[in-house]
Amino acid sequence: MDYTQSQARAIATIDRNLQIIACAGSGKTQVISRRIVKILESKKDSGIKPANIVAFTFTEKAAGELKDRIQRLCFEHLGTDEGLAELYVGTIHAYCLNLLQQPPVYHYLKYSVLTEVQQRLLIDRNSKKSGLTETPLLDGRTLTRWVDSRVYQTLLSVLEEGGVKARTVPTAVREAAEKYRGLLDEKRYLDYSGMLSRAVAEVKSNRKLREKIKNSVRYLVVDEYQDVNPLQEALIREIADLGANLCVVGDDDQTIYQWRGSDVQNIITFADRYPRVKTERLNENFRSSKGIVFTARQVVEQNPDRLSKKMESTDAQPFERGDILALQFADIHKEARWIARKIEWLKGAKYRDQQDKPARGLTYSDMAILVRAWKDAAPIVEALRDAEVPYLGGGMKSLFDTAEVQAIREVFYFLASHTPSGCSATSAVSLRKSLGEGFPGLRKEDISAGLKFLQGIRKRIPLGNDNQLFLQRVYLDLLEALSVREERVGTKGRTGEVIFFNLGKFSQLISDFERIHFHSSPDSLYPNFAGFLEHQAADYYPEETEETAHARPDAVMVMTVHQAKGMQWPAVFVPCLRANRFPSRRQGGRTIWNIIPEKAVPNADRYKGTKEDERRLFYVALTRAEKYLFCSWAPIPDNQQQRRVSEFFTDLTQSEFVLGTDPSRLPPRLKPQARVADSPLPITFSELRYFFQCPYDFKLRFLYGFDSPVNRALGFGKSLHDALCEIHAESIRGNVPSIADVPNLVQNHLHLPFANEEVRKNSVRGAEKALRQYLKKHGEHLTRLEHAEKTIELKLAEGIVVSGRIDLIRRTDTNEIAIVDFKSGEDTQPQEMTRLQLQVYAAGYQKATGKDADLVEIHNLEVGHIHREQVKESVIQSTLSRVVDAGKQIRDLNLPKHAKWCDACHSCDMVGICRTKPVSV
DNA sequence: GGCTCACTCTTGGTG
DNA sequence: AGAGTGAGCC
Repeated sequence: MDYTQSQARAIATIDRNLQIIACAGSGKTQVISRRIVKILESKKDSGIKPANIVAFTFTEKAAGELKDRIQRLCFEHLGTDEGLAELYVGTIHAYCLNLLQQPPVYHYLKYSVLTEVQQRLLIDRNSKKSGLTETPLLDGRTLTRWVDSRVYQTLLSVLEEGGVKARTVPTAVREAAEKYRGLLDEKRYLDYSGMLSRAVAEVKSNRKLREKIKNSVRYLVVDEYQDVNPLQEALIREIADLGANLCVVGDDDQTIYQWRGSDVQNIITFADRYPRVKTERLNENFRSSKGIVFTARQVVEQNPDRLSKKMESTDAQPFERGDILALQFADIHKEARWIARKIEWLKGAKYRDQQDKPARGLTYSDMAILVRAWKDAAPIVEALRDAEVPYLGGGMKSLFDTAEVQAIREVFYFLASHTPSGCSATSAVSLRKSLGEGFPGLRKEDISAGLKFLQGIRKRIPLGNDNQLFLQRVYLDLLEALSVREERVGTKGRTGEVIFFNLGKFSQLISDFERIHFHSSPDSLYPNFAGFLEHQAADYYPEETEETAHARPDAVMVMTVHQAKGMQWPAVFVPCLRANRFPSRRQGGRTIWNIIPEKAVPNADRYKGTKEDERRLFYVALTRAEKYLFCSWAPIPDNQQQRRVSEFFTDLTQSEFVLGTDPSRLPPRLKPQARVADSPLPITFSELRYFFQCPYDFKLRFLYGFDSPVNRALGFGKSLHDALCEIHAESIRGNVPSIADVPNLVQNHLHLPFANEEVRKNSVRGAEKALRQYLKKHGEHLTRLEHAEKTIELKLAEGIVVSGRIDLIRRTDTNEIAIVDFKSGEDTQPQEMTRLQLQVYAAGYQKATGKDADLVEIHNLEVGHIHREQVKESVIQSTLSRVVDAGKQIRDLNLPKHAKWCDACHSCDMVGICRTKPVSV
């Protein structure tokens, strides 16, 4: 591969701090990947290993791509990728969580991550303890439960991540936020801000952790640096101050997440804030035609306060007149229909991905429609559907608009005897009707069986606690009673697959609610849940953006400009360029500025969204296009705000490359053929485990989102595991724990969020016994440990990447290497599965260290039993080919049910929505 | 040119 | 909720 001079200089700069200003399409991923491999190459003799390099990306997806690129280059230049699993490539959040949940920090092992939905549920459930209703507005009123919880969430994250000076915030607001943080600690939760802020606090104050980072992190690379917020910058600063060489990569013109706290000042002032900074500008665009480059540049150059630079074209695509259009239509439907027609026109158009490569015909997946707001997608999606153009995304259907979810919602109204305002009470009769509409295909008898089941449950609710009354239990049992099966329900327009997808989403919703409200008794839990369903849920779970996580069908992408960050297509549509839409108008309502003064937040403007911010966003949209760029607009006459043209549209017409009417000359045709994009498929071992037990169970859980009912003892196995992690890690550091330490270990690690007093007591006893027994039997082994919690990553054929973590690697008395996995009574996993897992780990160990393992061991902690066997190369090979086959099946969504009732069905939580129990069992 | 009043209402990653 | 916008009026 040839590099430009500035690319080559950036790659070669490894002994100074480096700032790379990378224009759109300038090949920055290639450059930072190559630079990382260069570091490994040239610093090998001074002992630099992959584990000494850390790279932060903005998303997990970007991390996957970067990792893949680094690995390819590693093979190319070093001939091996040994140890590469220890080169951290990932988000700042995941890195922080790792810091908090790995030795020498043990405190956060028992914490779990709170999503935004769960955070909001927690705040509302504990409206006083979370500080919500004690937060004063600047005008003297206070925030209200339910109504203001979202603003409160925003406030909390701005206070934590926005670089806010504490003394400029009203005292009562500060105290409220502290109460919230106290609540999180009490419940052992980390929210997304907490992950970062706790990690920064630990790095600042924990001597052992500082030592660890100082010794391990020698090079830090930060991608998308323009979107880093003040708290993230604080972490970067700490790591750099501990001696890491720093390389930041970004483009100030592509800052689009300022409303979430990104501070573009970080990149603008980087060279002034860090010592010995070399700045390299990557100006050449290797993605787009000169028409696109020139047009986009002309747009963004209207912004003041940019870093000086000039994006230049390399004529990556030929420009032909008519490639770039700016069109006006009479109404939105004409606009949408034109787009659908143009897509068919583009299909099969002759195209070269690179000018020295053979041509192919464009297909649907080469095109994207980028909108400013989801609302705009609806009429376009409608036109695509009418024209039978396959599309992905833009799924505008709200979960609660579907008949199946409405029926389930009524079920819970019925159970709680809840009458939603403006409706009549839910009766058995009306329920029968809704269930019939929600689940077409069910017989009358099925629905009667379901109703009978529900009436039984309704009678038990006032009687109090009962494991059969857990919401998720009742939900799954109801579906079983109704004999709901994917292949039994649905009509032509609404397939069983779609219905199950929505039911799976609802299962997740139940999980979210139930985990936060777990300790309510049924007679308050059910009414609360009904109230939540009536008032909040639709708002908390807005619309379904179909995530077909594993599949890659040939379809046009419909998405927002924000989501399109980092992607590119041969053809891009940017419709709906109306005034007040793009640039978008600021929203009113109660905001954080009613709670804290603007001067409390540095660069407070960034949260508000300015015209410059919108222009950057527009620039991002334009630069996604390689060759074809079709911008358009149409007035919406009955919307006073949106009947005029966007000024951005007018700006476009200034470019000489833009035509105002569609010449519609037909380009030469070729057979449509998808671009060979071999994106890696990452799978974790725990996902794989579900797949091997039953592919359909995997589908229900990971494709549809069904969740198991909670178990009171949940967390016991994890707690034991955490305690062992400390025992092993400390042993490696030379502090082998003794039996006298057991009560403390249990005290520190045992966390059972759903236990009652009885379960808790038994668990303490069980955990102490297991640990004592372990230390007694294996205490002398603890001086011969190699690694605890070693991450492995196996790149297999077909781009399948399996990752997992080895509990323990130890050296035996006979000086063999043993890979150890610990099980507790909670694990119902068959031994066969564990052996499979260990063979994968043995292969991973070999990959990571270049050394072979001799033995694999399974320790059952509660029983004290050990299963040991020798590692055999032939067995590993056949295991790995089974894993590759599994990966292929997952990629093709080939996830069938077992042919008949079998061992896996016995222990399966989902069997009730899969098949009927045979009478003989 | 300035004032009033009716109308409208975004973006989403992170384990 | 309440801020920003734009039509209509003087």
